[in-house]
Amino acid sequence: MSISAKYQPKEAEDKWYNYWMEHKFFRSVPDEREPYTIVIPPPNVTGVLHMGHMLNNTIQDVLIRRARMKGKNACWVPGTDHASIATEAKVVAMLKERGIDKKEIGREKFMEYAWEWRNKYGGIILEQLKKLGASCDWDRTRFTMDEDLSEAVIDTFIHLYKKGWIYRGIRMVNWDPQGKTAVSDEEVIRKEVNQKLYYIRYKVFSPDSEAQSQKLTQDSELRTQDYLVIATTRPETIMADTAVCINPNDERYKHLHGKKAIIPLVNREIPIILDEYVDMEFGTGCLKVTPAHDLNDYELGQRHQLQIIDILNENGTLNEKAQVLVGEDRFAARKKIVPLLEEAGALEKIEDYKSQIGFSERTDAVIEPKLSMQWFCKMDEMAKPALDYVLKGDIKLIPDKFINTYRYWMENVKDWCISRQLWWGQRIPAWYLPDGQYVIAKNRDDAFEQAKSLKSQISNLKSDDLIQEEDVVDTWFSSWLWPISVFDGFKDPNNDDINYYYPTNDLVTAPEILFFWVARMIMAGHEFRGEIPFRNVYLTGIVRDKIGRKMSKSLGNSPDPLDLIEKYGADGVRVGMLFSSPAGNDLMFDEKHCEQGRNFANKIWNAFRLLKGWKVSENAENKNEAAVAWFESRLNEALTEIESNFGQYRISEALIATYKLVWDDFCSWYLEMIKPGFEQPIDRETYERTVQFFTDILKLLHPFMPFITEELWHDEDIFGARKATDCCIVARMPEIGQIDTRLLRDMETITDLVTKIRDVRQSKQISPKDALPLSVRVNSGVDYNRFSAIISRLANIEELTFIDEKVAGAINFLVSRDEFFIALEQNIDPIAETDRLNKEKEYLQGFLRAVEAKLGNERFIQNAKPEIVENERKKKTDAETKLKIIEENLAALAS
RNA sequence: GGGAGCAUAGCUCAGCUGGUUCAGAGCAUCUGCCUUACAAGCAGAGGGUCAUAGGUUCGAAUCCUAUUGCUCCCACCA
Repeated sequence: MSISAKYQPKEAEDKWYNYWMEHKFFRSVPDEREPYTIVIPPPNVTGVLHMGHMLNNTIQDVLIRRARMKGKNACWVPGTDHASIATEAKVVAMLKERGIDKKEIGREKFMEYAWEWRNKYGGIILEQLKKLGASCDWDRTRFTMDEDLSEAVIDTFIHLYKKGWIYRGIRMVNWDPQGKTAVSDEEVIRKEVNQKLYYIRYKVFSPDSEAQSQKLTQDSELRTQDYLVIATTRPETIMADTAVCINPNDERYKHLHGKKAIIPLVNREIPIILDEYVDMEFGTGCLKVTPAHDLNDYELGQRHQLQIIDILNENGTLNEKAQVLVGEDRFAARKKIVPLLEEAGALEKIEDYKSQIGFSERTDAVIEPKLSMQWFCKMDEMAKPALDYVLKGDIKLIPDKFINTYRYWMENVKDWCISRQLWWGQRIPAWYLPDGQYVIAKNRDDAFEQAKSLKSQISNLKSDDLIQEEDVVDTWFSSWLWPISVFDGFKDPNNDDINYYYPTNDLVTAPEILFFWVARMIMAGHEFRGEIPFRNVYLTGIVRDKIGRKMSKSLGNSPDPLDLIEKYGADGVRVGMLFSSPAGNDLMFDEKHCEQGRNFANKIWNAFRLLKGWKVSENAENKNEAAVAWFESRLNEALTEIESNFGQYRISEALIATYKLVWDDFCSWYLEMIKPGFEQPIDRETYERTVQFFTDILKLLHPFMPFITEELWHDEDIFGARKATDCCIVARMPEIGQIDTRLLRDMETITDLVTKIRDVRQSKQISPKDALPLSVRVNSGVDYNRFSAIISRLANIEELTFIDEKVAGAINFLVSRDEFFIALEQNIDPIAETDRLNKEKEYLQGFLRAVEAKLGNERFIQNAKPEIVENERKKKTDAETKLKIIEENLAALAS
């Protein structure tokens, strides 16, 4: 019965994933083994799997599977993040489609819909991860809005409030007019945008002369000193101006000192103030000051006690304070105000201009600086220990180039705006009394108790009089607790899980959330458990397309990961993702890599088919001792290399080393060496050793390619019947054994020789089927007898003879320092041969000159390490021997 | 504006403490093969002034300086 010549991933994937689940191989409970823990960076509950997740989770799964196979108690905790803004936006949109308005139905009803939505669509991404082979402990799946995780959020809020690290205040915040909420500085993405710079005239008058001002405003013919020109990118905000500011040192505007200006369209008088903040070089040197809609202007306003006029609604439309264009969106207003200004003769010119604009990370809306009452968390005290952990190396960032960025951020940390004007999330535990005082409490009863003890003016305060804060906390205020909260470390700080699994080992995430999330987890770890949350942070790169663009939905350049899995198999895609993704470097994704991964799976499959087809004979002679001994050493050498790569988190290099071991050394060389002839049996010893090698290879491959390895692991012809729980996923990684370096080196000479003979065949057009005679004059210490069977097999040599004299007229070449001769019936071309030898001679002479120059240099002899000098001497004798041989050959040709 | 990183074969990248195997891998290209595990394969070959210019050193792809060109992060110039 024949089996398919190609590996069919689909059935194997479903079969073995279910099998692993049934036998609870992903399940982890504390025991006496050493734990190895990863908590997943919880993807948005609204999310679908994209290439970034693929990379990130493949790496985590490789680490987890390898740890499991190293005998550790591997625990990978999965889950999702409630993602306030993104989810609320989706639910609002869904309701809108059904004709339901969020405000009308109210908070409670809205939350019902939102939960309904999340129960229905949330967590699709976790199902997708299973297709990839992710070996998460699904029994531990958590959601950042689970009851106990939410409780942890409230408790930590209260804790920090009691410490005085949480406060409430009116500040200029980043307002997202689409999400209608404040967002933190970190959630604002700056992008360069083509804009216009509008130059607008403001009439000027002296406040002491009321009459003159009257006259001016009525005068149609304006002279330049009668007005000033400001430059702005936001003409729609002029109605909110409360001053014009000039630099006191600006000679051009000395005449404006002490005067007032009049805003066009609304004709409101504003003072002209002096402040060195104004850059004389930029624009006109006159700055319109709009304290309500610009952070700098706000600060300037504070300094000069300016009035604040807020002309924008929460959704970014103009309110009645604007007086003109009321109800228009800020961008529409910007366009529409232009003709109005023109009409009023106030528009001088418009120029193209490029500048940085802030966009909301979650909704991509243009951020509006807005004054509002928000809750803040003080960061400076928490930042210090969090910085120290990284600087001292208690927590390692991989690659470590991120330490600088981390340090910079931690040293310049600003207070964290933690309130969000949303409903989907943990509601801030602040309770307001009718007089505006508030208390922070876990529930209404506690709040009421506290409220009663306040020196409140309110008599007969009833519990129902308390009104809870409408805002929820920032999503990151729950995810910063993730490594602790998934193990119930808040409710029950001494439970077995948290004591066993915490601190976790590795965190695998993207550099862009180093501050959002990683830094804050470190702070939370220190603050709430006095300990780091993880030891290593592996930072992945961004997945880009072939031409270097970031993969994104809007560009449509991102393949659907599930399609890729369908096409190349999960193992193939995993290998494809890891082929070129060193830590911290962006990954230029090319589907070709997945194809290569698929081909690799197929190669393994076919090596297995070869083994499976062999008949073992007890009588067959074992001619493969050298090959077996060599591969054993080679395997151990590769194991060492792979071990070291993993130790340094060079995961793609570990994969490449494994790939080469399997494809080149095992398949191309080893199997070809020992492969019996057609219909010939193989001896038992070679067979058994080979099966052992194959077993070790399956283990080595398993973290990268879990499905195919598990599939082959269970083949009864090769491995016999296995117990239900005897699976590759829980097999022990092979231990590193002895390496015979001499043998490895000799075999390299042998493979060189074989390649050389094959090259001769190719260039002389000799069929591989024709056996050739080979003679050797040995000058090195290589024991060719030991390898003669291998040489014969791989290069199709009929006989290897050892000689002391040259063979005249034969093709000859050097491998190492040994001379080989192939006597052919066809004669060699003496001219071409002389030519070839002369070229080689020239090269060797040059080489020898360089080596001799080095050895003749006393400072080299003195300064270089002895083994380097020794090596140079060896190079010299080698080259001399070769030269001598070549000269002999040339002489022979000439005669 | 400040900081970090990168520049090696046509493409994607290794090259770790300066010195064997130092100029390497995969893909792509070319040549020959459907050879009883595999054409998703086998065998072989070609391909590079290590961005540029200096410097340190007995010795530099590797260390230093400058230049050029990209990339990323941070920053409130309207």
